Amino acid sequence: MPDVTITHIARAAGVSIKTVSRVLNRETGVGAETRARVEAVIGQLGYRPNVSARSLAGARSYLIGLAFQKVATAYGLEFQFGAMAACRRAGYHLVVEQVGDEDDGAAAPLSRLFADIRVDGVILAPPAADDPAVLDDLEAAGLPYARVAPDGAFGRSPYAGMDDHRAAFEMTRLLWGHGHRRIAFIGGPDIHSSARRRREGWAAALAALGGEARPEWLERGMFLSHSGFEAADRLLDLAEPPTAIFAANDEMAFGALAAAAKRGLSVPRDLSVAGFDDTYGARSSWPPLTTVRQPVREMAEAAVDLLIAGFGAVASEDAPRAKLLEFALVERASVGPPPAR
Amino acid sequence: MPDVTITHIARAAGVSIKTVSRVLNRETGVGAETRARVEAVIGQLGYRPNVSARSLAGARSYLIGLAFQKVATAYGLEFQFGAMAACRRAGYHLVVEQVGDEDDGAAAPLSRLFADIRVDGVILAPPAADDPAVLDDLEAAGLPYARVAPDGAFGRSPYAGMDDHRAAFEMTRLLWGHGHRRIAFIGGPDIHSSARRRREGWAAALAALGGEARPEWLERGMFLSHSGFEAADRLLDLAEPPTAIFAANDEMAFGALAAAAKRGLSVPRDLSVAGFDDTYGARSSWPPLTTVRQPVREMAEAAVDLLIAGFGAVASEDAPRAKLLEFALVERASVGPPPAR
DNA sequence: TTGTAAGCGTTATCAA
DNA sequence: TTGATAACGCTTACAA
Repeated sequence: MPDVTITHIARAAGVSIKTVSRVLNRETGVGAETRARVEAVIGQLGYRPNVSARSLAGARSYLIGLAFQKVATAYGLEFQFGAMAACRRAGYHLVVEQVGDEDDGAAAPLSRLFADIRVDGVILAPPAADDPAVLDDLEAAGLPYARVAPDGAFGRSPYAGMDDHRAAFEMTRLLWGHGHRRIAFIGGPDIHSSARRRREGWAAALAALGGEARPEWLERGMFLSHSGFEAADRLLDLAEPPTAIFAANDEMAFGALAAAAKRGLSVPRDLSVAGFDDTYGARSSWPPLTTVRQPVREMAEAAVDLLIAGFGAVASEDAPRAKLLEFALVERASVGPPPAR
Repeated sequence: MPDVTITHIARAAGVSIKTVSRVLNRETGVGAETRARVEAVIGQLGYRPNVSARSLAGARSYLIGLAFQKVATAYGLEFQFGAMAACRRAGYHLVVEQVGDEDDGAAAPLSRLFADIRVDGVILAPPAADDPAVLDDLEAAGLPYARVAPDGAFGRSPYAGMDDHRAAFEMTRLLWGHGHRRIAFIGGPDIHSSARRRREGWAAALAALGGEARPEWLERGMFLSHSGFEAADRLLDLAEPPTAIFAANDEMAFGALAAAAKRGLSVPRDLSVAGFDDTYGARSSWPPLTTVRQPVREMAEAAVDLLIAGFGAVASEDAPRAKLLEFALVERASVGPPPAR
């Protein structure tokens, strides 16, 4: 058990270490029988190649970097689980670093953060995925990267995403279909491009359906529930308040739910509320939240897959560059018809 | 910029690579002047030692493993941020793996998951921190580990924790101080030892204060909000329902809040609700949640610090073994006096 | 199809 | 207090 090396395998299989290496790396030019024999011995001895040695000798470290902003939401972990699964499948490991926290030394460029462990590539989540400075830094360092839900510059890297615009469009249409004509939107911070696209989807749907998107029905939140609470509060203070509130993420929708509860409003009887993300809490809020299921985990998996696929490709066009995952409208109890009046 | 190595530093400083290595590793026996010169060159050239080479040649990989169950809560990320910060300070990197998900290859023993990257040690969060099989495996593999909030076996490893029992005791006393005499508790899963200690703290406080802990006032949830919802529902159906509900974590408290809202009960006028953890949502639920602030991030940091400190120690008693962090009672609006009757 | 030999950038051993 | 030089376990030429 203690440290089986490539030499042991070679000896046990009666071949040279180079042949073992070839088998390990799925290189061509190994006899089928030899390959089988080597693989058997590997399995038997439970051999796992030493990543440090591989990384030192070769061009790959089998390490992928994931950088986080210092915001602890369930979304972030969900994202990470997807990335971990994809890494494991491909024999990679995931190294995480925190980025963008000035008072913690984490403000260093990503390329430096990951320099001493020589990761093979980096996965970027929003909002870092849309930060040109981050992309420039990575490219200058020659570090491949893949992005999740980027805003633009789609040609710059492989990416996985979903159609936020269409999802928000569909959710707005669902609200409209229930009979709502005063549909407010609580947007997110501008740096989150997906937040922007969701807002545009809402506006586009209203335009398409012949509804109004009055300026006072558009609020901007911070993707945290208290900002949803405050935004909903302002909305409900309006002379002509909305009958439905569509928040750009679930957390803000929870805030809206709380704002309604504070006023003694019953959801969905007096007010309908819809979210976006389908986080864990969406099942168990009261009432359970109608929302858009975002395939966070799958997007992260796809991004890692694309990144790794790109390693093999000769810096050209033969690797797939993008993958769009399907969202789903999840109808629970927080949306109903508007109050009769 | 591209790949400054120890050789470059040695040449530039006019010393041998071994001397540079000594400076790097803070070994003794280097002239003060020589050391200063080498350090200057290192700073100037922005040199960072190659982790793979270090790991291959030496006994350390400067990698620390963190294993996660597949439950995406904000708690997990908060934990990770603490671990990342401590790692960075000490020049380590954090490698994350998922553990315990059968259908994903993640059921392999931890020592195997981390075998090929040869992490120097592992950080364990509950409930893995209390799983004897996990500890046995790590010890058999000779992998040092530190735990956060372990249940027992305190001598087996360094650990960081808090006094869950006392925290629950204090919260119960706070409820009692508001005048509540029927205080229910929604516990967590038994495998979470902290959940058990919180329940015991509740029971102990009631005993100390001369109150009752009726069996029907003790519910068991799953640390997820829907189980808090259901438990509260049962509690409120009782012939003699509690006037205060204390949940073993915030998520379940949110569920209790929702259950109250469903029945048209106003919190805290008709019912008081307290949580445990002080997660993000606690600030922004309606009403904002009175809860126990658990120093999750600090505990993770302390665990990493203890783990790393242990590396130097000669497998003996000279390294600190435990650190207890302070909790705080956070009073917000979800607790008030019981309804007059 | 297979093998030999030379690194990769560190740390460890031993000598100066 | 310093410095040659040999590992560490693998991959990458280059041969056979």
